[in-house]
Amino acid sequence: MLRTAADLFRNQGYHATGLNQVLAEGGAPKGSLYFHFPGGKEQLAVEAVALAGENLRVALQAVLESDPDPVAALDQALELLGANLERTDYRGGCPIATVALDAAAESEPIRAACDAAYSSWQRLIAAHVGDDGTAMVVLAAIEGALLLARTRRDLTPLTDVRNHLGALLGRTPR
Amino acid sequence: MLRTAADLFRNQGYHATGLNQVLAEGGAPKGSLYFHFPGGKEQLAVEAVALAGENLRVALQAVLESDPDPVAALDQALELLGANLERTDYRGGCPIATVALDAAAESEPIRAACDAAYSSWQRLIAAHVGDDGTAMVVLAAIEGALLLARTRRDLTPLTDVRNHLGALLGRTPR
DNA sequence: TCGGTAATAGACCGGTCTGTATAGTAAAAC
DNA sequence: GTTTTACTATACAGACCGGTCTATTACCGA
Repeated sequence: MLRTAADLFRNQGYHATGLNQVLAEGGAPKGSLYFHFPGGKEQLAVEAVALAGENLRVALQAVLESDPDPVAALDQALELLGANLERTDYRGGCPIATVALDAAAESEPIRAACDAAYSSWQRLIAAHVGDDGTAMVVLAAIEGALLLARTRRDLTPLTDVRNHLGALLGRTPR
Repeated sequence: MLRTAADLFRNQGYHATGLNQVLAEGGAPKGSLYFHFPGGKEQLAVEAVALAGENLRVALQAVLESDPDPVAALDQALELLGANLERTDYRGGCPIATVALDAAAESEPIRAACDAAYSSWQRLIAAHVGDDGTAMVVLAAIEGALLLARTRRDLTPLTDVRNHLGALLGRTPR
């Protein structure tokens, strides 16, 4: 159920996703939801965000450790994100951003969960590029590229960021 | 009415904003809305996005033209965006992103409106940095920084991007 | 003064939302 | 074998959703 909720939140956002839809898609009745998540929709979102954030963190870590060169590793991560976006008809972007933008303002627990996910990604990137500020910029560029690619329905924002990773990480360009 | 709708969409997103709320805050009855916007909520969102996009484009253009050095000009733009974010209790980020993420998937007209706004910004930036790809990366970094800053409720993502503008635009760093 | 139009005002509709209450079931505990 | 616990299943409640309808007011040229 958490997995289907995370998927739906990612694709449609918090308010656009009804509990009935989560239940129908997950094949569970309503009573079960409120037994396992007495906090209701808010708790469901918090845990779904945490789950999605951890999943992506693990995947990102695997990619980053697969290549000692952070530029090459991040390039590969962006390629994977792009492939996923394409595969889901440009719906599966960042699993956190959608919820962050339309629920974080009204629910402090949800905001904190999104913040925690982003921070864990940033720390991970920082560990490989060596600098917190640079890691933040890289993360911002990735998040922005996902947003733009999703809106444009094409991958050029992601490839553009890939092409500029070197400059971003302080390599002498070209 | 368009202005209040744009504000609410920006702060809360598409689905979280009820028409009743728009009407109450704008002081108009429901009949008027459907007289001026027979397309209903969707049309309202399209026009609100277009309005907000054009407003920001004009503001951005003014800033970019105020300084011949694109790095300095973009730095100033980011400072303004940050000030605005702070002033609105970290609610007033990108006026397009919120709607783009939770309505673009289900409404093609809304998606197209968001796309148009982003494209107009990108073209504007490209005219000052001289390269489409670089402009896209700058825009992505700004959008991502706004998203992260809003979620974290602090301005470091924006300042981090400001500090890396030089590297992003191909200047030899430091 | 008189139509006629532009726009407002708000009641109202079916549907859906989140959340609750209650009934039922399956398996473990004793 | 009965009781307790853990969980499922469904019906239902109240609020609110976007959208439609009719009535009414403001305005304007003739």
